[in-house]
Amino acid sequence: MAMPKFYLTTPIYYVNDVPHIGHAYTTILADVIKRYKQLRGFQVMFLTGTDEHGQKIERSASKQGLGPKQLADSMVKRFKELWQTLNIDYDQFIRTTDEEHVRGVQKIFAKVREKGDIYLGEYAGHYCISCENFIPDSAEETTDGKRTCPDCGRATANRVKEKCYFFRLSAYGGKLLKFYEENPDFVTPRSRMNEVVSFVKMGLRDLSVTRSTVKWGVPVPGDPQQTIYVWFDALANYITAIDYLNESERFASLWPADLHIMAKDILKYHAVYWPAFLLAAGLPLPKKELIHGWWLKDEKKMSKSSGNVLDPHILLKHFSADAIRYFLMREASIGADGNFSHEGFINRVNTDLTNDWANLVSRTTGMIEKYFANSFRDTARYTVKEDEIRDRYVELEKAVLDNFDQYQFNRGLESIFEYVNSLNRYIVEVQPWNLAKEKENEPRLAAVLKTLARAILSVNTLLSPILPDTAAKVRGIFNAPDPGLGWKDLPETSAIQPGMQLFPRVDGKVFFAEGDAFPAKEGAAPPATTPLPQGIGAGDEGLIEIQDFKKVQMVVARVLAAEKVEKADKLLQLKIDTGSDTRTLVAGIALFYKPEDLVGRKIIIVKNLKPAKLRGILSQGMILAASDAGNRPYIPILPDDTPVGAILK
RNA sequence: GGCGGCGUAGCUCAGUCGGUAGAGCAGACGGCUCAUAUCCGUUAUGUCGGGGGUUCAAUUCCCUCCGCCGCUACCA
Repeated sequence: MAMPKFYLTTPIYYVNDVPHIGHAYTTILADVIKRYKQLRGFQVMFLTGTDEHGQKIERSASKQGLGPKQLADSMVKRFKELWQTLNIDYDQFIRTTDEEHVRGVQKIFAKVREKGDIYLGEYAGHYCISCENFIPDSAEETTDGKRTCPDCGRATANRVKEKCYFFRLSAYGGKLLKFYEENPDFVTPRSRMNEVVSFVKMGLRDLSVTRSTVKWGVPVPGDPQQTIYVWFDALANYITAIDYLNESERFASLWPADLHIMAKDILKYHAVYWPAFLLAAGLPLPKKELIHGWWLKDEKKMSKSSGNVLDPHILLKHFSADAIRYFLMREASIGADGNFSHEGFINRVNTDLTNDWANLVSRTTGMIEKYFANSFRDTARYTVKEDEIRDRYVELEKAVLDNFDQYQFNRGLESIFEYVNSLNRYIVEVQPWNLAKEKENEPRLAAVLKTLARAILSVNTLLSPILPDTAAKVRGIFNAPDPGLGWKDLPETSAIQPGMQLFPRVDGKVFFAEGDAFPAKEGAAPPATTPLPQGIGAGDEGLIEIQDFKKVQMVVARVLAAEKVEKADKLLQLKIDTGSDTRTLVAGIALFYKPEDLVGRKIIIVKNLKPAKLRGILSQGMILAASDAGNRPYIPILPDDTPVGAILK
């Protein structure tokens, strides 16, 4: 019988960023799943790779005096090196600059266009280079005639009016909803599935899928002025990697993918856009998408700006790949954000891996060495205790496979370590060192040690997807090459090769003394406590420093004009004079204030609030108003002689 | 504002299809010596977020409030 296939993917990583712990987590998760599926008898195809197109890459490359491909090459090298260090056994590494990928993207694009679901349209408005996104023209302008991107707050490029191709996403809402309904487990965990459904239920708008301003990318077939937009390009990797171009036997046997793995921030692209693209191209949809959370650093989101991004290389200076893999799989449950702290990391690894697991192996082999000179004969004086060890292993295996099948590695590992602890308890109960004192107890001693060896080897298999290096070492120690599941047997006479340290203890003091836990502050002493959120100290009831207050620029402004926002009951659009400029803001006060109540009045606004788009209108600032329990606003109106632009402090 | 989730021991979390709760870590005490100062045992603390309701009985069901998180919006 042929082995069933299992095609699994990570996202392709954007080469604008060096590999960090988030990339590592997704990829380790995929690798663990691969190894687990192999254990269950699947023929696995594991795909990862890099996303290399887009204006951002073009720009950061030229900043460094490189071509975009050169930049990508150097980043690819770093990703591949890290994957090797972390023992990632991927089968294929795709790059969006690969020839087969480029041609494959063009093929699916052309196919959908022929079908009529990609059409040529026109876009007029602004463009945010950073987000590579169009900014609606309704956005009010900044001082120099540009717009502020509502997503990132950066100024846009100059106004553009360009042709581009649109994907008829609006036509797929119903089909997607039907698919979700028939496949409620398409997105795991369920809460993410619900988010997707509600997003689609609110209605989908057609999606622009090309850019004429971007040159570094896949050209539209027959229209080389246009470049296929990054997401259409990137998502297609899952099919181009397996020869969608020729729709060969390989493609037929692997597609649809069994599992796409990703972090929660790119859920929408994978669970809405990607299935829609595939439906349009007449291809089957992937079977499942597994969404994981983010790793927070000391409760805070990691970001380049806060300088707390965790570099896996620093951990690798002190810890083995297996230790890192174990921690990530043990500490986070799929779906929830995990919290990374160095204290927690050291603690978990030392406790579980060094004290419990490695020490169990070490004391068992130590006794075999000491009492039997490394080789003992099974003289079979077993008791009910040994039967229990075996029976409980059988139960454990069943439970763990159940957890792992649902990708709940944290749960499975928890049960495994309960069992490991019970083996340590067993040793204390039977006291082998006392048995060793009487020659007549030797058969009994042999039975105990052999049972331990069998239990260790059996558990070792369950751990092997997470700890591949260690698992191989343990098999080597007991001369037991078989990596399969089930209660392991050993030959009647077995020899071991002791003396191997599986997990050296890492001393927290040494680790912190080297400053590696805090790469952002090279050489600085670690803070005694967890850093507090900026500006707010614990126990001082949310008091702020005067510097914090000064961050908020409040000024007196005069209302020049006011009107109701169309199709919005609660919104008024105001044109105001802030003393230094004229700007638009939108306020949710229409139920209580009429436009004519406000025109000419002096009010207080927050001037430096990040602009936001409300009902398509960019609101640059905020009116200060009191608000009662029913959220009724009360706007302070200043005396008529208050100077416009006066600062409140 | 809407939808969803969460709030349980100092920390991380499990659990109860309703009968006043648990595991690991950290702490305290004790035991063993095969083992990487490891292992094993005993052990403290919880108004199970607040309030109300249903019930003989609620931490578990219902309502409401507070706080946090996610998605989203006519919050800004």
